[in-house]
Amino acid sequence: MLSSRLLSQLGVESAAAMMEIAAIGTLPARQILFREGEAADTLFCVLSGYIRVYKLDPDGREADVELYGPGDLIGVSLVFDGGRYTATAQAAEPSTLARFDLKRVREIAGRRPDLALVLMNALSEQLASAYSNLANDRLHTAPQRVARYLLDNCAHDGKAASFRLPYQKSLLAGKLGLAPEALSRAFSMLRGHGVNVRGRFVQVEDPEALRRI
Amino acid sequence: MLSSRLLSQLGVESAAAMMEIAAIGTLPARQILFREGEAADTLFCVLSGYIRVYKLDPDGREADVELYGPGDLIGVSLVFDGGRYTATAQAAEPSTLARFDLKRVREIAGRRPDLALVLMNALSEQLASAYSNLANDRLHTAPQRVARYLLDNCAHDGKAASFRLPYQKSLLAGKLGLAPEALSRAFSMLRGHGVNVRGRFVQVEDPEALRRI
DNA sequence: CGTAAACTTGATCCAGTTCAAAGATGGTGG
DNA sequence: CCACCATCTTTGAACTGGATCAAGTTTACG
Repeated sequence: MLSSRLLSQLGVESAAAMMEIAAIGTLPARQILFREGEAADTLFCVLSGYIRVYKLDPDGREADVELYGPGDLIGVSLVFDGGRYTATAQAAEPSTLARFDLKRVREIAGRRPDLALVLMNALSEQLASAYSNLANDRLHTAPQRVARYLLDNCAHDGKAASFRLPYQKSLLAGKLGLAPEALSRAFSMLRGHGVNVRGRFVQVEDPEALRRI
Repeated sequence: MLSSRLLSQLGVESAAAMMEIAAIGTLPARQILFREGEAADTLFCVLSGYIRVYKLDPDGREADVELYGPGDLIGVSLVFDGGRYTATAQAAEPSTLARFDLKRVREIAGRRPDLALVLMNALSEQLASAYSNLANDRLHTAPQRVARYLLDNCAHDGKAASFRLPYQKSLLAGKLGLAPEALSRAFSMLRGHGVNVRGRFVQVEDPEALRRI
């Protein structure tokens, strides 16, 4: 089963209990999962694709707050803190995900500490990620943020590396808190530091040099 | 006892267990509690004063990530996600706080769901707060962020209100992701919209007008 | 009261947004 | 398999919000 990150950390019984209440479904690109302010009744687990979670300002501009990919849980903070969704979620591309009724999850987690633990871990990671995004925004320039993203995503010994971006550049821009144009310019400035980009394919010639930017 | 927010939500037994392992202490202003990267062994609860949690960039600039006040728990995400502190914490003014050994907290939380629940709630709130800060930074100008802060802190019917800032302006600036100069300029621009500031004392003449900024 | 720290104000500078338009990509049906 | 079209991306130019640096000014507190 695909929601491995969730289920693999659970004992068989808890995993079974969760499987029992899971509803698997697919979403076309741009489909909205929920909107900020709506009553929260579902916990999601991304199986494939990417879900963008963002906030709106009064005149409709959007700011991405987190980008969830395969294995990620969306809405964990609502399991116990109930109430309403605090942001809007939208499929960034065709995606599949598992839905769990929040009330039932609450009930199972109350009985089974291993589930509560998995949820706490997910929440902790999300908090750490939010904090680094915040600090990143405030401390680093666009090329620095992009460099850091590239380093995190070839996470290596220091040898040259290459990989495919897992999603569109405009999505990456949003995740990094940039307008697409700014991301584009950042890439072209990094070209002078051993970064080659063709479509979604990225080559990093010298990770050490990137780290020094 | 002062750590009310923590203890009041616990059953007597859990509260007693936590009291038993608590160590109360005071900190002078500017004292460091822990640094990013250090092994995490303590959970903190602020009893009085304010603790600034921030990240550093390579050349020493700081970005505040959260400001914790009376009743707040610091380090909850480490209870289960163990490991190391992911940011640095410093007393922003003379403060008192309770320290709890993380291993022991882990052990108690494993036994007592009510403690686990309190921790999850704290974590959820912190995540929601981090997300709004992130979106706020990305969507709003300095005067807008300040206006929002003022509204949140007189949270009222729409009548004129006044209150005392709970800490120095430079701290507030950091919390809002601004340089102190930018906060100062924001205040003086808000003067034209019914906001009067003298020292730490703030008057908001027309909350409705602020909301429209 | 006097001194150190906090705050304000002014001037300059720069990163990143916005708007506009050209250029690349990739998925689709013929 | 190729051509086509919508969508995404890049590039350019102008603008702007906020950072930074440098003085002054006020505040708090011993």
